[in-house]
Amino acid sequence: MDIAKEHIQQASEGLKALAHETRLSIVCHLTAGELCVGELIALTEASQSNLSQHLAKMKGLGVIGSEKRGQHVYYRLADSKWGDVVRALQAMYCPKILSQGED
Amino acid sequence: MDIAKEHIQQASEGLKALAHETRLSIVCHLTAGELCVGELIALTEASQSNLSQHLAKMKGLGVIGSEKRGQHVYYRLADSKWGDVVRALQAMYCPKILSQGED
DNA sequence: TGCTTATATTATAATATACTTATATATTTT
DNA sequence: AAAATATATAAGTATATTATAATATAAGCA
Repeated sequence: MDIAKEHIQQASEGLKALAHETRLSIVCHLTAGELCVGELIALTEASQSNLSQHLAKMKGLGVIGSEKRGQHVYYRLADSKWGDVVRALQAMYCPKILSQGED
Repeated sequence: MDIAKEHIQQASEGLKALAHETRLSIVCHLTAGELCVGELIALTEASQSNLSQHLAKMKGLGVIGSEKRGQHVYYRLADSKWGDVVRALQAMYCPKILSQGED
């Protein structure tokens, strides 16, 4: 697998965005579509401040983007390709019950 | 994307293994097949000690495995599915020159 | 056996990350 | 305008990660 040094650097930065339980959880939820901060707080059970910091970090690393609408700020994946990364992880870490017709 | 809390935890641990320039580089190289430590040192330009520690960390996180043959220790991906993760990253971070017949 | 090569381990210092608490800002409602 | 809600930012502390240097182990060879 041949990835240039520069790309390795960028990709490893991006991975740091996902390499945290709370942040990976956020990204997983966002693969289904955008969510506002309040919803993410409820889903992840993190404190408001802590969650906000995680969101800021991921936004800074270019993994997610946000849009303010009225009182709420909605976050979404910056690139749907992150969904592919999540799916590849699922394939490894989420064992499927292999019975008839599953999947 | 629905991943159970337990799986999120495992996957985020696994991601930590890749979320470092040197380690991601190692994993990328290993997608092509096994390599011994000396080869990886040359490829990554890390110090012997530093590389050994990164390898130990990834082995501990279950991302790679090793086998000693004679004087050398050969490392390989513990699961080829990591190749899929790397490919998903490539799709995001490695821009392809979009000319005729590429890829 | 002693020397060399390959790799691992340990200790430590430097740096980065995460969480908490407190405070600030913006929007909506009354 | 004041109060309430949603979100962000800052500061401080605790913890984790990384790199370096030094040392250890193990295999092969003279």
